[in-house]
Amino acid sequence: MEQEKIVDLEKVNKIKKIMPSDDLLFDIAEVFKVLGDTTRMKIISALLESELCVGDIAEITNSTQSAISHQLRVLKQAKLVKFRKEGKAAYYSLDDEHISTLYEIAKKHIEEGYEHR
Amino acid sequence: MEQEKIVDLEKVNKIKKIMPSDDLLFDIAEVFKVLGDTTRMKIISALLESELCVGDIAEITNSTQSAISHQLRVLKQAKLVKFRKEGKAAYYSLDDEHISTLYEIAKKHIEEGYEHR
DNA sequence: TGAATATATGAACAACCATTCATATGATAA
DNA sequence: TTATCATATGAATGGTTGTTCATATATTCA
Repeated sequence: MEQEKIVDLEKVNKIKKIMPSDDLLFDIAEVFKVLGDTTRMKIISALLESELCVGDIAEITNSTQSAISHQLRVLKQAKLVKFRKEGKAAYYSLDDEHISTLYEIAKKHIEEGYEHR
Repeated sequence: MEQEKIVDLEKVNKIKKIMPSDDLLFDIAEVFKVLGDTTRMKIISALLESELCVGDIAEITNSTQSAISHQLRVLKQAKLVKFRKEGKAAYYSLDDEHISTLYEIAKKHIEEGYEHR
């Protein structure tokens, strides 16, 4: 009647010890969540080319000024972009080099995925 | 009355031409979206250590079998994990080396962010 | 075959989120 | 100061999504 169970308790406990804290994993997921939106990805893609002001980004991404402003706030809070004010304008740019690396690797993952068909 | 506008049309059009297609940007965002959930990030983090079956992952992540199964389907569709069946069990593992690289870079971004305070 | 185990899946519900609209803030030029 | 331009922000809304619960499928063992 009793069947042998598959769960490997030793393996499970070993991995539980190795695993990063829930807090760290939450923060990592948070970064990806912020990158995981088409509008924000368009913004990042544009900022890869040049520093830009809000109006320019709205033009490039075919979005409204308001939508872009809201999304820039999200990107700013996640420390993915920084900005400087100059008169009326606010110029945004990528915060560090990690962002472009993440973008490139994800792009590569997609492109290789298509090859494998 | 008319004020000089800030939008730099030449710059905007140049970037519009350089930018990847909406489809590619959507797919890139999609990868990040899938990585942008704590439960899925825990699964990835566990699979970085070893191939695991569904029950093990549920144990390690303190989630139900059902929740994990649903999330594994999402990860599978995004080609982030692959699996093999062996009797009753289904053993999951990471699909390619890009995933661990993305994970490491995001982790580094977080950790450096904390240093800067 | 029937009981136990492992995984998958569909429906439903609550929580979250991106956009829109209206409006506020702030800077510049006349 | 008044009109215009640039950006930010709060509230409301429609759509998305992760989890739960119940159940289905499939495999193994007695």
